[in-house]
Amino acid sequence: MSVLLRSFSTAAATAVAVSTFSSPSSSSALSVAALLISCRSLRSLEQIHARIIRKGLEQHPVIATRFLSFCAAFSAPAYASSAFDRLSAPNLIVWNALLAAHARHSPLPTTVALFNLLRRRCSLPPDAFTFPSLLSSCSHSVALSLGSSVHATILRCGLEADVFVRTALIDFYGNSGDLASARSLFDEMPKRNVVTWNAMIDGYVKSGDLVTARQIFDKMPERNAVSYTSLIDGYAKAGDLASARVLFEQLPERDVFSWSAMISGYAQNGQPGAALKIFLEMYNQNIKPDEFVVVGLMSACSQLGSLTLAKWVDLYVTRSSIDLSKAHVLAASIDMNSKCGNMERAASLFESMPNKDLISYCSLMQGYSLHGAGDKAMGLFRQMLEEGLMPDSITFTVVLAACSRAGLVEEGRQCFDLMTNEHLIVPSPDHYACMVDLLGRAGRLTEAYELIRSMPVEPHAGAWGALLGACRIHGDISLGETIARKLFEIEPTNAGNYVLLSNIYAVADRWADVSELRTLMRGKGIRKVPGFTWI
DNA sequence: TTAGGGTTAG
Repeated sequence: MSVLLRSFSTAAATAVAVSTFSSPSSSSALSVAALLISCRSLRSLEQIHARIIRKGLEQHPVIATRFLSFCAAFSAPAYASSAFDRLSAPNLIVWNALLAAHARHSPLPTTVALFNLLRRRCSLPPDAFTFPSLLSSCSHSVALSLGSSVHATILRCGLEADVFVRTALIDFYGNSGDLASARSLFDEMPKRNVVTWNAMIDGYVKSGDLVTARQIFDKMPERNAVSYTSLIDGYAKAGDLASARVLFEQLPERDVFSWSAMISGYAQNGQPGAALKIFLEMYNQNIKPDEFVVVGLMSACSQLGSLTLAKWVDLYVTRSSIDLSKAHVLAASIDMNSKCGNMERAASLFESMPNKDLISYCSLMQGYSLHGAGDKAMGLFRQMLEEGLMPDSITFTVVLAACSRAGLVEEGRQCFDLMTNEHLIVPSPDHYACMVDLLGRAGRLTEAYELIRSMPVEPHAGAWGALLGACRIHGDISLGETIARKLFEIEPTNAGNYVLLSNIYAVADRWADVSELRTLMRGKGIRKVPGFTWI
């Protein structure tokens, strides 16, 4: 009885608050509502907010709701909350709008706390509009047990049949790897919309089951750009650029997501030229790039190593509306400028970072190392350690390579010790190859040979190749012959090894051996590949 | 029974 009375009085209070809200004039409410629809930036939303307050429309439920959904659109959940807190009697619709703003932009615990507050404070129970945003937040955070309990609540509320709720559930289970649950929810749906199908496709793509994802795609009654892009992305990430390309060509209306899926797909699979071609096609169609397109483009450019192209990309990005200060854009830009030899630009971008991370340090160190400034690379490495960053295996590969290129034998040794003894990183074949190269270049051929023979892991051709190169520099014919024989076994068709040994013989005036080696190469059908460079 | 709120892709 008392519960009934309490809920009645809350509901009554809400009803009174809403019904007694008398807008100063309905025409001013309408004009503000129209203003909101045309709002394009957070700045103009703030101006409209000021007008809402001036006209006494702050408590208007419809205006408030629309205002909150624009806060969501401009990623301003705190702004949404501050406006919501001033509402005297928010109804369920307004609560739902606030929850949506937080679900999209706040951490999951904030969203969950808000949902609990809604249940306590709102006179009405949550409805089919409440759960999709809550579930979407669980899905993005991969909060498995929480999402399952939300599912239980949905069942208790009798809302599982709603298409939006069910689609959000399919997305949640699909994204959490529970494809069986997602699929049974999908199969038992009387009505689906295109988003439902897309959520199912994406679940299979994320789980790596491209065959089933494709079956769902083929069965869809109608597709949109999202349907294509999910699958294109899946194919591209799996390295199947041919299938990705076919779908991309079939896509009737490409949006920036689909362009970026192709560009970064090619870039990540070591096809920078193809990535660049797709980008140019996009550029010629006057499509505005976003940060993902630009990161893909920069990655392609750094693989090509062209300074001219890097300068063009840099200018292009500066002139676009892309936020260069975003971490992944900045990292890609530092990497591109480093690899293409624009060290001044790379360094100034690096300096502009408030929180420098491992990746950016490594990019810049690698740049200095590649362009003959090993000492600068080592200075950066020391600075990195002083800042308290923990170097990982890749960092040491970069550092050891820098030492070896610059002939910093002692520093290299110290770094190798630091890596193994203090950071307890097990040296990889790459690390060993760097050390062999370092010792070999310094003329310590025996030490290098001992190191390669004492390796607990199988040395790769790179390590042997580095040593063979060192034998050529220091004219060690007998060790050179031993190493070369080893290399002829590992990579019998690599012309470079034959050429190196032939050079060793030539320097020692052993022309008979040179000629014998050439005969051997001809016999095996090996031809020297002409010099090749992208630059 | 005005209006206003929800799901999918890096």
